[in-house]
Amino acid sequence: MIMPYAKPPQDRIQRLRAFCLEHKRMPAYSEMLDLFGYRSKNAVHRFMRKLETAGYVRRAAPRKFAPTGRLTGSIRLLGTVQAGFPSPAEEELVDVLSLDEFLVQRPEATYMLTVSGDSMIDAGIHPGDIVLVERGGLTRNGDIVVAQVDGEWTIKYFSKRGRVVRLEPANKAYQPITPRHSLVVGGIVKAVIRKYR
Amino acid sequence: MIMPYAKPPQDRIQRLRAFCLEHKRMPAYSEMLDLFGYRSKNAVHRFMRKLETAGYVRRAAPRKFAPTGRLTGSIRLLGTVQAGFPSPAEEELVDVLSLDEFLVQRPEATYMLTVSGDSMIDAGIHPGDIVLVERGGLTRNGDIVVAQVDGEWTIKYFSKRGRVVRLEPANKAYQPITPRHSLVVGGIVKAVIRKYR
DNA sequence: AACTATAGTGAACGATCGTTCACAATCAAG
DNA sequence: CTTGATTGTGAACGATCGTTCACTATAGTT
Repeated sequence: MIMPYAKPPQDRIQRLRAFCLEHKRMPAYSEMLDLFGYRSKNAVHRFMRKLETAGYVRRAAPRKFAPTGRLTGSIRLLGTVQAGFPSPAEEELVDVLSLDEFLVQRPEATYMLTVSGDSMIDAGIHPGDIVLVERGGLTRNGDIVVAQVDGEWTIKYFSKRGRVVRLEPANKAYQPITPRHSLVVGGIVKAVIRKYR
Repeated sequence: MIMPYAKPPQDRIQRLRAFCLEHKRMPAYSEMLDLFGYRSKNAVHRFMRKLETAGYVRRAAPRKFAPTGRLTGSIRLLGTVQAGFPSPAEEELVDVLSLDEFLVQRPEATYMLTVSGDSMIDAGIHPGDIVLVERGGLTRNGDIVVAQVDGEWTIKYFSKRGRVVRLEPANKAYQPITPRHSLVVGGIVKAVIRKYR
C-alpha cells in the first residue's frame, strides 16, 4: 500500500500540543520520553524529525525546536457556511492560525473594552460586546473610535468634514455629537467580539 | 527615595517580548547577550531573576524559563467605556490575557467560519462576520448552532421542545425551520468576531 | 525464507546550557 | 571619604541537552 506523507500518530501530536499550550515552551527530549511513552531519546529524535517534515515544528536554532502555527495555532479557518462545512476527513487541508495574530497587529497598543450602551447597535455592536481598541493609529472617516467628548467616553463613528469633527452613533435614537470643548480619541476599534456561554 | 518593586527597564522587556512572539520560544542566555546588550551571562541571569520576581517569566523547570501572560499575552483588558478609559499611567495595573485562551476552550475542536446571509442579523451576526464554532459540545436551547438541514448549512438558534427540533432565525423575514429528513449539528457558536480594516 | 523498511532500545559523545564565584565600576547615603 | 547596594565583566563548573552510532524487534513484500 502506498502511503505518501504518512501521518504521524495523532495521539502523540495531541500530547505535544497540550504540553506546548500549557507550558508555553517545548519539552526537552528527556521530558518527551514520558510524554510520548518512549524509552530511548533516539526514538524521540526520529519522531521530532517527522514532525518537522510534517510541518508541526520547525528548527529555531541548531539544536532547538519551536512549534509552528500548525501545532499550537488555536483555530482552523474554514470557508463560508454556504460554501459547505468540510467533513472531518478534509480537516488536514485547512489553514491554522492564532487569534492573537489574526486580530492584533500591535499588541503593545491594543486594549479590550466591554461595551455598555446601545448607541452603536445598528452597526452590530451590542451592550456586553468586547471591542479591540488600537491606540495611536491614523483615524479615517468611517472608523469606529473610542473617544472622550467633553469628559465622557463613548464609541461612535468618526467623521471629519474640513475642520469639523462629528461623532455619529449607529442608532437613530441618538444624535450625532460635535465636540464643543475637547475631543480625545482613545483608539480605533479594530474588532468586535461577542462571547457566548 | 523608596522604590519598592523597582520596574525593570521596559526596553529590554519589549525586546524579550518581541523575541518570544516572533520565535515562539525563550531565547537562550547566549542569545540574550545580544538581545539585551550585555557582555556577561551573569548579567543576563540577574536580569532574568528580576523579571521572574516581577512576574514576566516563570520557572518552567529547574533550568528553564517560560513566559507568563504578562509578557506574551496580547491584550490588556480594561473596564467598560462608561466606567472611564484608563490613562496610560494606570496601564500597569490591568490584566493581560491571550485572545486564544480567552475565546477558545478546546482548540482541537474549534473552527472559524465566515458568515454569509443575514438570517441572524437581529442577533448581531452580520454577513462577513466570523463565528468561532466548537464541535461536540452539548447543545442546549438558545444556543446558536451551525447546522445542516436537509443538505444545506445554516446558522440558527437551536430550540428543542420534546422531540421536535426547531432552528429559528434572528430575522423576521425568515421562517423557523423544522428539519424534515436530516439534521446535523456542526457545532455551537461560541463567539462572533467582526474585524475592521 | 530472504530481504527491506520501519520503529524502538541503550549507550556514548561533544556542545551548550544555566548557574555560580570572584572581582570591578558606579552611584547614593551617611 | 567611607560604606553598602546595585549592576556589570569574565572565567569556570557540572548538568543536561540534542545528536549519533550500533544493534534488536516487528511487519510487509518478493
